[in-house]
Amino acid sequence: MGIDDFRLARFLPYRLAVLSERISRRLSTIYGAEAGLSVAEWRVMVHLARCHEVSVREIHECVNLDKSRVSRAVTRLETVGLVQKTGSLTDQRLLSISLTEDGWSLLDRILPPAVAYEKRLLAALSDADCAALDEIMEKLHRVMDDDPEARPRSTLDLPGAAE
Amino acid sequence: MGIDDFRLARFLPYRLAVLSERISRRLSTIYGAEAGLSVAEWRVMVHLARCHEVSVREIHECVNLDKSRVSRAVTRLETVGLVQKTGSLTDQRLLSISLTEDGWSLLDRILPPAVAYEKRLLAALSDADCAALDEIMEKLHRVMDDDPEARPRSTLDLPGAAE
DNA sequence: GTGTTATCGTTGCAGGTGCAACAAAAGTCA
DNA sequence: TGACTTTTGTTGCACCTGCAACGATAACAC
Repeated sequence: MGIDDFRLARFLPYRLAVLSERISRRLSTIYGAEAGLSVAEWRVMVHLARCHEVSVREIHECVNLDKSRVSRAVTRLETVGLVQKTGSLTDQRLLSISLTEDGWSLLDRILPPAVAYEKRLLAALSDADCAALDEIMEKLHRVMDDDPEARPRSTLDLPGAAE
Repeated sequence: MGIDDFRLARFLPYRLAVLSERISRRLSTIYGAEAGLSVAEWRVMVHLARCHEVSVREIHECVNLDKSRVSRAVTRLETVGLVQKTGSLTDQRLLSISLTEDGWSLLDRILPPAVAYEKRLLAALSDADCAALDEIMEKLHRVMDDDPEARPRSTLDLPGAAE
């Protein structure tokens, strides 16, 4: 293939990036409109909804965010009053981060429309499509799992992760 | 569904973002190692390989980059000598951007391994998988095409685009 | 022609981001 | 105990990014 026969629009990494970014951007108009949440802040909040008391490191490992990104997101969420930081009693290094009342109430408002939008996306797919997509994404991940130069996958993104 | 039953790891937008970012990041070690190209610069370069003389706006429309991002990428590529800017003769507003000799020769080196990595990804998928993925991505895009709040799709990312 | 509008590329700005360096705390091992 | 290593969260820095505003040019309406 000649150099100038390469077509970006057919290049899988590009196509995934474009689709993903388009969806993320649309979604952020939902959870961003209400409270100006960034992607990082959104991920931290929904993770806290599930794992009520966690440290920065745990969030970092679970939601695919750099630890400094988590740290700054938590700091900002705290100043806005959506999250509270408490020092752990047993280990002075750890923080115990959790949602405040305001945090829960905000999630009450923004999570349903976000889930509804995902439903809207999924409604365009058949059951077979969904199964195929799961399988395909897992196959692509496994290529990178076997690639020492690729960044490892987060714990919770592995297919069998229960929690 | 209760608020705290929500699982980020199963949320389609999140999963797409994680996969896409993982792949992009790995890929950027290929074209970034040789010349320190950013994603934007990479997209500009490969677009120029195909459409030899184009304006900032054309690039912006074709490769899903904000025009200011294109402008800055082109500026940097020019200072590094990979790209040349010429004012159009017919329309003084337009720029005519093209690869230099160095630009072509860099692409000669980085495009093959990038394509090889895509092949490596695709090798994990069956023909049926590939067809399914095409169809699924197109279906998801169409949901957003029908959504006035979503950002419109780039011309060249439409399925039938010839060039 | 003239005044208005649209297009093109750049830039200022505020904010996000990754990476490495860092201090504090905990763990380890002799 | 005391020296060393590891872990945890924060921060400094350089860079990237999106958005809006801008000046310059072209197109348009009349």
